[in-house]
Amino acid sequence: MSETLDERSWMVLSATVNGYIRMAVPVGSRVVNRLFGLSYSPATIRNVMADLEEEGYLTHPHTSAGRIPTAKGFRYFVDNSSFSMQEALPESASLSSFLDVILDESSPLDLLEVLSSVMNLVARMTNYTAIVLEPGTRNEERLLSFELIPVGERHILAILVTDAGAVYKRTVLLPEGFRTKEIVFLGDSLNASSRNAQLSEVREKLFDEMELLGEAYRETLQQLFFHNRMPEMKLFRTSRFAEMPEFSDASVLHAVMEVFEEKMALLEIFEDLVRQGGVSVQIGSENPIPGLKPCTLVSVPLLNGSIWLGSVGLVGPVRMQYDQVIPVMQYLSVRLNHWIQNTLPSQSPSTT
Amino acid sequence: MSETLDERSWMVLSATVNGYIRMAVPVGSRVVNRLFGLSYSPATIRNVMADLEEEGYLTHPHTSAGRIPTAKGFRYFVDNSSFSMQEALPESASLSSFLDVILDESSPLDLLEVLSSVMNLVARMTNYTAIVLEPGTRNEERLLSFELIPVGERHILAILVTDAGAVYKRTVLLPEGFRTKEIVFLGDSLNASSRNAQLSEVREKLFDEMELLGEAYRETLQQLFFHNRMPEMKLFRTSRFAEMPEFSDASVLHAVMEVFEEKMALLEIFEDLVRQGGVSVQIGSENPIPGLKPCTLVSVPLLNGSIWLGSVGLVGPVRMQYDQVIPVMQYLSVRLNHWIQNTLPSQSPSTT
DNA sequence: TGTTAGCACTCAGTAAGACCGAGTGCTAAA
DNA sequence: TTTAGCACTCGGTCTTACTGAGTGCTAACA
Repeated sequence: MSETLDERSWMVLSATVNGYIRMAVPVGSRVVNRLFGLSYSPATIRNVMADLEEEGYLTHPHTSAGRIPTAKGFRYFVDNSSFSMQEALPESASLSSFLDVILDESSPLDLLEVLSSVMNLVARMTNYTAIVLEPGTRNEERLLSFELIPVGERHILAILVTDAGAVYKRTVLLPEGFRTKEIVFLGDSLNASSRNAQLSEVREKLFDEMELLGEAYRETLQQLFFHNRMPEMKLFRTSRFAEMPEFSDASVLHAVMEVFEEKMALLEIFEDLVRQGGVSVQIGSENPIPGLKPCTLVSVPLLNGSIWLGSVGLVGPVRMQYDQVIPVMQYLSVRLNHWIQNTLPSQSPSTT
Repeated sequence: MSETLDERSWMVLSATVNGYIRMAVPVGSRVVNRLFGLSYSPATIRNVMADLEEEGYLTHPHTSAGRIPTAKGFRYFVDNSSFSMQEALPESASLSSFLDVILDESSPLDLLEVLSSVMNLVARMTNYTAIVLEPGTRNEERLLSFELIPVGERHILAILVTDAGAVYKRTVLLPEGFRTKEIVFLGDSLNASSRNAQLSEVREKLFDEMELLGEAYRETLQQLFFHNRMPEMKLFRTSRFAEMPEFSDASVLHAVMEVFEEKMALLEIFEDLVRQGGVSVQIGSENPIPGLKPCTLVSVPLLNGSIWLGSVGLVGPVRMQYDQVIPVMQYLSVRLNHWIQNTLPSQSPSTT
């Protein structure tokens, strides 16, 4: 999709990127020559760098400064490096054994909790901000259980469990003159008749049956059954974020924090990235949120067949430790998706 | 408990505090004289300020700077001001009507969600960081419902509801050779026999009955029933926090963010403040967490009788808009506690 | 022809000095 | 007891000079 760099240019580019990632300051020709042991003199490297700049892989903050990789430079670097788990984080062994334990003893029905504890660990290992996302209600979910529990004289607690592991919980105040028992009876019959049906089916059925009931019953049953789960997004931030030089400017940090507060925009990004599958890397302004321009987002969707169950992601500066982050996320993608598919009953074969 | 200031000193102190809250820079004698229309000349005010400094209410960053209130100064100011809701936030009307709606249509069983949406609003209104806290499992909670739901062939989903509104959810993988039906039967009988009993009672009972069962059953039942809910703390942060001049120093901001990440310390503070009841204000180093020294924490416990159901709090700089925050928190304390006590069945009369 | 040494040039960052002005403490007068 | 006046202090800012990392270009070299 893009031109290929010759060997020497690639060496210089990757040394520049690595140097910039490590030191967070523009990288000069001498540093590339000495620290990375390239067998070319600084002058040669300068020539190569000038070419790379012309082709858009590097920039120049000002005349007498070293080079900084552009988004295009980072992109080329990420696409053409081969990262391996071995060389990744030293803590990767502990991540692996952590997954061994938690994936063995948990069910994907507790997906949100499992992902939360995993990504909490990942956030602490990498010092970037980890994200766990669980999408809202989807009509493909199947009803596992619908229980109505009377609370005191006037309240009913509705608990609805679906095979996506979602537990919906809502308390409803009964109108005057209602008996909790009657409502509970209706709930029990729904539970018995609709178990394992898709939510959309249950709703249709409920609509049909409700024709027969009075107005007030209808409304109460609706309140009890039709509550959508909002998408849930959890952030695991570390205070190291503020330490990074790209965020030393308060207004930049501010913009990023604003993005984390307004979760909607992030949600949309994750939704878009589901299609791609596997590990997606959005570098700098490759993502559509302006405030997230100085950041890179690495994300992994979790799927059961074609059903999107959730996503995990990691947000760091563009100058991110790709050699650590990408193997870790690849590893997570494999382990988590494997776990989901082997533990959850597959939902796709509706032909059975 | 402390000496009382004479009228003039009080005027000067409160003008200084107000000025510092508003402008975030040391306040000089002329500002106090002009902006607050005190009928004393700057020279007089300087004398008063020197006295106040000697008594520990004000400080001096350096010779040629104005005065800054000390924690003692803020404390005196807070204790001796009378704040009223009328003069508080202009948005207070919207808070009030928001509470009207949400408290009417929700039950305290959904406490965490209700508090979350309320404090989310408060955080946005005040631009400080709001905290919602729900403590972990307590033995006084009573069992409302215990359901075991088979999921696929090998998993059981346990759902345990208590009258504190807590929904415990856990999935357990059955050992080889178990039939889900048998376990479900045990769960049903427990549900029928223990409804409305305190968790501690149920546990004892379960221990007794389990004597009769085999080892493997015992372990599985334990996993299903004995899961404690961890305390849950939610933060509603706003990006304005980073804009405040006291946090322009990155290391200070960093320390505060670290406190927000390590929620344990905050939890302990809230636990301690339950006893006091009503609105607690901890100014600066009055709270025991070092990183929170530049902050003030305002908190309100929520009680049903003597049972602690949760707390809400607000963290801002010591230079906080007390005249807005305190009335709002007082109002929240009254409305929320009133709602809880009128809607939840009281738990105290165990004499019945 | 590709590579390298040398050199003049550029420019951010820092340090030193001068200056400004807000604010104080003290003294003496009202 | 209050206030006006005045000398003094000292952080912040602006100016200037300097330093040094790094560049681009040219010419020599292999």
